[in-house]
Amino acid sequence: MADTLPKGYEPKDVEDRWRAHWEQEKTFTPDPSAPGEPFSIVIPPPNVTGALHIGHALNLTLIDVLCRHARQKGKNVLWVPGTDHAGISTQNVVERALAKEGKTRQDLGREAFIDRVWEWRADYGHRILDQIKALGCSVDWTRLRFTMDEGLSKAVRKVFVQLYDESLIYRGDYIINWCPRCHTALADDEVEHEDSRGHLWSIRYHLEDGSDSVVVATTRPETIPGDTAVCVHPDDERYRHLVGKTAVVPGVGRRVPIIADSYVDREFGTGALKVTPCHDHNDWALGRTHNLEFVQVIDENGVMKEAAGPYAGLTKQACREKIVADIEAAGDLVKVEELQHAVGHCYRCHTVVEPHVSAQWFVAATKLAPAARAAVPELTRIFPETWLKTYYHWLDTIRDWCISRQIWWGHRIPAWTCAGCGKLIVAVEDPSQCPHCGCRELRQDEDVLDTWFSSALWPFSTMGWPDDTKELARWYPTNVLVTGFDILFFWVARMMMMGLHFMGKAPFAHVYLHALVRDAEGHKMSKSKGNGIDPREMIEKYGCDALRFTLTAFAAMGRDIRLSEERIEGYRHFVNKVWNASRFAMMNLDEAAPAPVRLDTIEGLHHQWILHRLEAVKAEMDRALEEYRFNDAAQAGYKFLWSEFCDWYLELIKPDMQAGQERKATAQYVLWTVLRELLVLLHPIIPFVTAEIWAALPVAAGEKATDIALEPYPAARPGCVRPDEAARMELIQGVIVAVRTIKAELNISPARKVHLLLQPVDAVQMALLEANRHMLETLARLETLDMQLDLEAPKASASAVVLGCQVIVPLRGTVDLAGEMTRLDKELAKLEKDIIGVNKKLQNENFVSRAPATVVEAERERAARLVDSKTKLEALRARFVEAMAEG
RNA sequence: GGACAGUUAGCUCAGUUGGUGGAGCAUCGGUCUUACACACCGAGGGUCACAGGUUCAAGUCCUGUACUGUCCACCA
Repeated sequence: MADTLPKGYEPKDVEDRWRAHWEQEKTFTPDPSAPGEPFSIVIPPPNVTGALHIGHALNLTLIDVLCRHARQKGKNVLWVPGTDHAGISTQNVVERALAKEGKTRQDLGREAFIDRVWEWRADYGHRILDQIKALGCSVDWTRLRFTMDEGLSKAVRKVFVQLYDESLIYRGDYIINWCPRCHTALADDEVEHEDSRGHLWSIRYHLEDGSDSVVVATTRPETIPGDTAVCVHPDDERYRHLVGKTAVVPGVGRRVPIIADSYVDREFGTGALKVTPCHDHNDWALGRTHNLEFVQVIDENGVMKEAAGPYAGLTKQACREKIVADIEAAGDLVKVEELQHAVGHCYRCHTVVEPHVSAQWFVAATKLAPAARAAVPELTRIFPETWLKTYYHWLDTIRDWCISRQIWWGHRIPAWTCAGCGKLIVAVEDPSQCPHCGCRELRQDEDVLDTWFSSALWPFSTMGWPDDTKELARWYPTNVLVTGFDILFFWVARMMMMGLHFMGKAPFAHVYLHALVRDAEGHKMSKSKGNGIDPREMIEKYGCDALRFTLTAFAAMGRDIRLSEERIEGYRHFVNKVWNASRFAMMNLDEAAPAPVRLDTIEGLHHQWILHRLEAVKAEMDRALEEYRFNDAAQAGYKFLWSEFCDWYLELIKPDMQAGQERKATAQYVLWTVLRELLVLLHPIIPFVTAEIWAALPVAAGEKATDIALEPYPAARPGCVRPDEAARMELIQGVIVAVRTIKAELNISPARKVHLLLQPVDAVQMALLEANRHMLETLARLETLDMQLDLEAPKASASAVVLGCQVIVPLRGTVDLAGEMTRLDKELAKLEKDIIGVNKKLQNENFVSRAPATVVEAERERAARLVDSKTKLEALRARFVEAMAEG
């Protein structure tokens, strides 16, 4: 007996050992000059503040499956790990910590605050990395990256300066989304729109000369002091006469023009619109086209500015109340309605964002987008393809990307203003003096870059760009990017733009967008809802492999995953099953590996069958993974191991093992071979349990024990593909199941051995059954087995027909005769129904003449089989009825 | 308003090119059969959302409807 394994699989200890082993041995650190087709993936860098959540677990598991599989296929695999500095999030976390000490970042000052963030990162930044390790990810830890690393920061500066020089980065006044709490600008897609209930106020604006008036509708009366026009649709008969006249803004008395623009929706509200260019995105655009005055009345803290006249100093909320009251008092409040409308919120802190005009830096995304669009699908394919249109649409309607943020933690913008000449200097290295006037007094821009700016460079910055590295030469572009569709725009599209612009190549050949993990009710998991499943807890409870298998098995393309703890618990059973099947194998193997047996000419139907099935599963899992059908790969492995290898094959070789000698030796070799290959197939999904078993299995003479992580994908064995032999197993299995069913339904104890009579259809079938009688005897638990082509069966028998073979179990003593009668009738009714169905088809002239000949032939055969079964069963039933009459 | 997905057994989901509707869990009955009770054996359970159409044949292809969900854009 070879090494024994503990009775149940205990993941904790096993996982810890293998994690340490792989890290110490640098198993997943590739050599750029090693042979093999390159294969690379960059990790979607988790926030350094983050804790591993179930979405990461899914993402990392799928990537790991791909990487381990690629390694098995002989590829030179690089998986780069790393974290993202997550500007706003991290700053918020550290500010909260400071608040507990009663301090603000302003108290510390910029430099001390940033030092403080680095300290925080040193203390807590490894947490998320440890959690990645817990998942068993085969990343190269020697190439760990962080977006604020020196190298990556250099890449950021280089990109910024080059884009600036190419006029693809510019600075300008623009209306942006301002988070009054985070005190920073947000990019368009960092704003989340949510429906909320508000009001729509209809307010009368009088003409300057008092001759007429116009009623406008607004949801934000506090912006009235910033109005610089009233706008109507040019074709609107109601207002045509007013266009070109001058209206008076209530409260502040400003004289503003009434303009016409087809942007206005005549159906909405009153069909007349007040225009506040500084506090609304659309009004901003109107202001530009119509050369309106730009008056800012709300400051960055949400307080009314000087320009708001009588309302200056009020908060915007207080201003709203006061201005509405004033207008009402003046008799100009025409109507107040309830209105459901979307309001923008900060995606980090959920504060309502305020459109705000300020000087910001922008990337001319409109100029970079066309290349990113054109690259798909020629250079980069997106899986599943349903995201194609979304990707195109986003790029087609893209606006320039606001990249400056008014926070401290991040890549500071490499731009300086000269105190002497006032010119702007943009440079990779910090300048010591102004290149224009020589002045030494330079002031660096206070802002930092949007976190996604550095993330956009990730595929090449992590490989050492802008230096000319071996990594870049070998592994750029990457093979596939695996990520959630929720960051298709934030991240994927921007990496496409930057990769194409700076590397001249799309950063990945494939993009696989996986699903979102939801709870059992289909809701998005979130901390605030408290419905999240904590992967760390699941690993602790059920083992990492169980979690990984669950996620893989549910990762069907383009579909969200509804996860619950029960499912993970369920798949733990599978991991345990792998373990126990291996224990069984080990109990039946010797210390040394079994002596090789030629497999393509092997005797024994069960061996031929399992080897044939193994070939099929090898091909199937490989193809499924190549096509990102993770669930199919997992399902194929699951089914083969459990329903075929364990339920049938292991049971069938038990007698072989007892028989000893050559029969045993053959069974040992096939068992050893199939199990080893199966472990390799499953390893990408469940690395720990397979590694542990692999290490305990005997090794072929002259070979050294190896790490399963380095084992190649099992080669195809074409000689073992034997569909005919495999099909013959169906007869054996069918007869066994028939006997088991008879026992179960007639309440005969499964342990009770019965006599079995078989009447095969012909000599060939009889020979097959005869040759495999030991399988029938063992698995059907038979006392005796007799078979004859012409059989006189006892009248009191339970019976069934399997592939034409009559299966007869003589009933003795106190058996449930009525039960057998019910059983037969039910079976006959089913046959009858099927026969009617087939005959209907065959009697259809159109079917016979138009369907392919093979299909028609198959139907005829099926009909014949059904009729044959029915005839035989009816005869058996007739005898049974006689027996009952006699009995 | 635009785009995309989903609707199949009590639950969660598979269903590849149209050709006899599957799995896991759950349920019911029976078993300690020398790896596994985290197991084994067996059983029940479905007008494939609805309505049309194409076809000899539709869960599968086409059109429409209903419901659910997601994303984008927002009309002040």
